[in-house]
Amino acid sequence: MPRLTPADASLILDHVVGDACIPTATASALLGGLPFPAHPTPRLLRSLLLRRLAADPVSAAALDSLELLSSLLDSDPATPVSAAHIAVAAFLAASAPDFDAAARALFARPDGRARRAVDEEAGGDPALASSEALAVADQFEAAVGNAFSQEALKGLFGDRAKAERRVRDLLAAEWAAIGPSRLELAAEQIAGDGAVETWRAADETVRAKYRILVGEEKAREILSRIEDPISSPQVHKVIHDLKSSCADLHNVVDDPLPAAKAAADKVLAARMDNAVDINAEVNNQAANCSIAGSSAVNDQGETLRKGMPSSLMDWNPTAQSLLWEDSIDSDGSRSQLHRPHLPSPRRIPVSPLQVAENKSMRRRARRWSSVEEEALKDGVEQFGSGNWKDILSHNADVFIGRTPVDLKDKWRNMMR
DNA sequence: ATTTGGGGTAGGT
DNA sequence: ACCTACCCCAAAT
Repeated sequence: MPRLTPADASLILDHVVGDACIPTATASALLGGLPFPAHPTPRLLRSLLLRRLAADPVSAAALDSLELLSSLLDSDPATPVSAAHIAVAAFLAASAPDFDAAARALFARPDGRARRAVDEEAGGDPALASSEALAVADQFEAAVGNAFSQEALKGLFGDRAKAERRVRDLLAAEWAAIGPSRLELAAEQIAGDGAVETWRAADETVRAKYRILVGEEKAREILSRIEDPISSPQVHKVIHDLKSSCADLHNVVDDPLPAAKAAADKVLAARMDNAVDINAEVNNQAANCSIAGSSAVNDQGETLRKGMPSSLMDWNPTAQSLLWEDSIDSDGSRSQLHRPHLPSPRRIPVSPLQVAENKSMRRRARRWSSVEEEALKDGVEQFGSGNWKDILSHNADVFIGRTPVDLKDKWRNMMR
């Protein structure tokens, strides 16, 4: 058995650690057992930060994680990240024994940590910064040395659970948006939508490997979709014959098009003031034809694809499709200058000042993974049904984005 | 403050 | 139509 190469290890870590369903304990064991990649994928880094954050959501270390996270997402507006950052920072300041020192370190201009996070989110343009985040930062800055304001802020932001909720919201959104792993993308290329092109480009030895990966039945199905007209002499001959007979037809039959063009010319000249470029119209027709032709081919591909069993490794397909589109959008170099604030599913308001609006926002429903279900069963055995908060906090890294009430509801579902 | 049970809604199949 | 995840509420603990 050949040894696992570092590249293989990187693929495995990218796939497994980046899967929200894998408990952090398992991910850690894997990280301990495999060489850490010299150039980890962004997905791996992102998932590691999310796991670190889940284990310790409200602390100075969490601020580190949030800052790293927002630097990972530089092409994307990092609003939810900085909102979580503000929420955590506000709690840390409000609960610090020395309010003045903490508030100064976090919110004072220009170098307070949270202050910088707000500024960076706005890309240096204060007009773009979220007004809620700015307001929080300003309030804390102004409260330095002001005992009355401090009491008010302690009341507003001293709730650790609230800050943690913001972080958990962010975690849920980030996990949902994390997108497919390298392995999933490769599987897609070999067995999914890209299969025909991939197999067409592969030689026989490579195809033999693919055949092992996708199985015999699937391989036959893909190969049947590859038609290869160039290499087959018979097909070549048929194409040649078609062309020549087409030319023959043209010689025999009167082409109606010139006459039609002439008639159309007359009508147009009579009716319209501005000249119409008939040639352009003809070209358009030709273009339409070719588009119609190719779309017909696509439709065929589509139906074939729909008939396929949904293939390898597709957890939570709905969340991915929605949010992944968004991240493709931001990866692609479409000028954000032209549409700086495209509403995106990731811009979920997480600011502590938006609780009221947040309430009207329904979380995206995520199916419970079998790992979560197991953890819930174990939790009920260990803590007893009803102690949802304990069960939740005992496996915070499994129940990502779940609330005690979610656990209660799920248990109710499972007991039906 | 947290849990509980009931009942409702949204979204997917 | 049905199921599941999520939401909301009032009452109990």
